[in-house]
Amino acid sequence: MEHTLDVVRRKLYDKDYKLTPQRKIILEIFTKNPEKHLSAEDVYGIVKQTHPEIGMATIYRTLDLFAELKVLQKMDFGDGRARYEFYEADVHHHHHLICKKCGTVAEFEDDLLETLETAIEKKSGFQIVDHQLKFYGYCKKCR
Amino acid sequence: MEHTLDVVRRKLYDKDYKLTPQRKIILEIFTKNPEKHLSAEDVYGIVKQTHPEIGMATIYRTLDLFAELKVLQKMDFGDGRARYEFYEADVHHHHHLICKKCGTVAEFEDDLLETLETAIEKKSGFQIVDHQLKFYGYCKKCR
DNA sequence: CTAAATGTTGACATTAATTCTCAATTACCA
DNA sequence: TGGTAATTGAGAATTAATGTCAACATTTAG
Repeated sequence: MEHTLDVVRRKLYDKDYKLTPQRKIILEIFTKNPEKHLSAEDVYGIVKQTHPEIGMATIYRTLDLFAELKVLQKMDFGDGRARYEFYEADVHHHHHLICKKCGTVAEFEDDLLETLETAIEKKSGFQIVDHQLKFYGYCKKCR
Repeated sequence: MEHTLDVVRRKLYDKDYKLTPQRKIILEIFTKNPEKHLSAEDVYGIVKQTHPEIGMATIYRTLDLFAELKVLQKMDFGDGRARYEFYEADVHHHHHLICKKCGTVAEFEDDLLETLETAIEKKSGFQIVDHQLKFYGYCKKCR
């Protein structure tokens, strides 16, 4: 397990952030929903069920923070809201298939881009630290 | 020249849309700024200089319309606003290099993804109609 | 040529996601 | 345990984008 509390706690303390109950709760939501791409609103909805006192702003701040610490990966599927999933080395080897009809997001494993990245760096002098590849189309059910 | 007025006029009339002065003006802005990735706000700013009577809503509607007609390609660089460039077959063979420091967007030609697309379609049953590949990092000047 | 039909516009209100503000509270360290 | 800086919740503010609607323009039918 890479994303235990302890790992996150260390990442936080390294930068003088604190591990608050709210942060714990939000982190837990991601461990319990590993396959989903949750938006701030999604997280808020889940949090509210057990902790109605936690505010929207805290959700946003925490997600931002986790993205900064590379605990979560912030993503944009073009539906007008940011979505988050655990940040893993893995993130760099899977791409997203976004259905234009029903909106579901599937994943596809691949590491072809690594070679493309080095080619680009050599050719253009641009130093790549991250990438995002999205395919739009129609899933099995909708085509 | 693929993007002359005549081509756009035809695309418009095919779907019972009209070529209005406002649409002409907005189109012209793109022919005069071919290298840029303009946002609605950008376009509005440029339009205002010569035609202050044109409203924001018209800009948005026109950009949407042009995107629908595949005159322009709507893009999202994650900076919170949509950006537009001419739609060309080319769009599918170039990717964007987005500098995390200065924000400039460079382009990189490539058609590696075509093969990847067919592989994905075969494997997953997902029918791909479009893709977007973005690389984040640091440009020559900022690295 | 004229009138109805239909597309388009500008001004303004509205929405939706996100960020800001600030006083009150809390987690951590000495 | 107490001090201090980080954090929180509530609500206001911001920002991109969309919706509304009456006035306007252009095409089409007669």
